[in-house]
Amino acid sequence: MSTAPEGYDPHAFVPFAVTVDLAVFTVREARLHVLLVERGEAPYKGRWALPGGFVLPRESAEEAARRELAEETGLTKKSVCSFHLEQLRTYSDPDRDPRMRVVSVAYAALVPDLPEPRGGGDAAHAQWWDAASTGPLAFDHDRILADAHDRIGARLEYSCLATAFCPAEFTLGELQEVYETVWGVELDRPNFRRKVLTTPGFVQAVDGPPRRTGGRGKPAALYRAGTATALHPPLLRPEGRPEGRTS
Amino acid sequence: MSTAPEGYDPHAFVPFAVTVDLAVFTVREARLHVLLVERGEAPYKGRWALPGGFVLPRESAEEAARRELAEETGLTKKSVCSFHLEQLRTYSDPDRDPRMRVVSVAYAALVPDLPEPRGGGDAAHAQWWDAASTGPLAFDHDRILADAHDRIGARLEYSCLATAFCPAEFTLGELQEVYETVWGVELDRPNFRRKVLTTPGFVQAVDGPPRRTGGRGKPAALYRAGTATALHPPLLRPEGRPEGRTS
DNA sequence: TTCTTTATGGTCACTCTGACTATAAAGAAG
DNA sequence: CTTCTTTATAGTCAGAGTGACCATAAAGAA
Repeated sequence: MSTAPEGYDPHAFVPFAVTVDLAVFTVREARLHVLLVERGEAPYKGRWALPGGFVLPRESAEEAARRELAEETGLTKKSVCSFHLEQLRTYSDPDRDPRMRVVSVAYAALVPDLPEPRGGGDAAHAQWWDAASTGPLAFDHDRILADAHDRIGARLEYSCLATAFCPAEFTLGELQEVYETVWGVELDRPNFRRKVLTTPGFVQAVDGPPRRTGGRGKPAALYRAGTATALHPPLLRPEGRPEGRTS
Repeated sequence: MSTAPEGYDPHAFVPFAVTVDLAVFTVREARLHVLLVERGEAPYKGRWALPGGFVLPRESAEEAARRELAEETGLTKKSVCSFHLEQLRTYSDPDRDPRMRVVSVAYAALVPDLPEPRGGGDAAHAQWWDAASTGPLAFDHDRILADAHDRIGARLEYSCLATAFCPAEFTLGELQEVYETVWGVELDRPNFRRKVLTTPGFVQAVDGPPRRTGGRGKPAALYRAGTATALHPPLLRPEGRPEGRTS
């Protein structure tokens, strides 16, 4: 803002509605899933859309996003605080909402595999979708979703937040599955292991010799998320290109 | 936005003002400079601030940013089109502007060394400042400026856009100076050279054997910006940490 | 000339990575 | 109770990339 037009008459500007849109991701059954809600009214009635809503008069966009996240997932605000929430970018095309001028701040949230959303309020029809096969969404949400997917893919390269998709204790195999799912590639298991374990603070072994059962083969050691947030040097995706699309 | 509160009464929401703020960077005399404007009115009268202004009813935030950029630099819109403009993030603290609710979309612009700004309109008091020694700025612009600096520092690692700070033709020494200035470190000249030249599409040699004079030593070959946008593998900063601050 | 400065070319050891092999420990199949 | 299959884990090895150097070239300055 800053250099406002002289005078600063509150009527000198056209009022905008400001909203937040959330791309809530989780990894479930080796597929990237995103939380969508079905629209019950025009425009785009019956279409699926990213959850979101208006920013209230006395809250910031991030507060609004976390409030919406709690509402849509049906979890308490406290438990939602631990989820990774990241501002993506703001979408402001004048015609992105046919009703009026709406500027939307998009966020990406990374959550572990949760029970089916028991939405209160708006989220009556909230549901997890395979992020790769969402039909055409309402508004410009296809674009937002694609941008969000790109962003978290890039974030996995340089940060440790793949653990945000995992439960409190996880195996390295589960962590690797996060990478493979988000990137859509297969990684070499010993190499992935070496990279994670030699990065200080990425994960920390759970003290005792507890091991996870359930699957077929040898039980795996359990780890917790470490304290590091950045990954140096990065864990680059195979195959040349940096992102899917260069925005 | 999507799931609007039922009914969608245009009065159901509090109107927000939406603005853009620009952190316009250039490298001048081996220092990172940022374009600031002096505020002529309350609040923060007499303080320096990032240039910016309201998003108009029929333009997107990016269009508003590029319009402001042209106004503040005094250049034509056409020439401003070649500048790298990148959305940073949106600042939405309810109290960031004491007058009213203002949500601001921040952009970073990277421009080559320009003549002193001949601002038209708002930019009557526009001036380049050493980005490291700006006094306290108006509003939350200190934070925005710091975020912007962090971001472009990180961008130099993974992208080729350091050339955005250079004129059309430049020497590798000048390109290296961009990195050293933004990062605040010294780089080894032969190693930097090797990295740039072995990255396909980063720079392309100017055909003939033209060389730049002016300085002391051996004349340097001239290059143009290449077509590549991403840098693979990245050119990581020396000294552990990825960014100055982990936002 | 000689010195200083900058550009450029090259070496070498070290790190990191990708590809790969081998072993261990579980359940499943016979 | 073997044997097979599956997954976890340990280790090897060559090549790419990088940081730290040293050497030479070409200009102006002394």
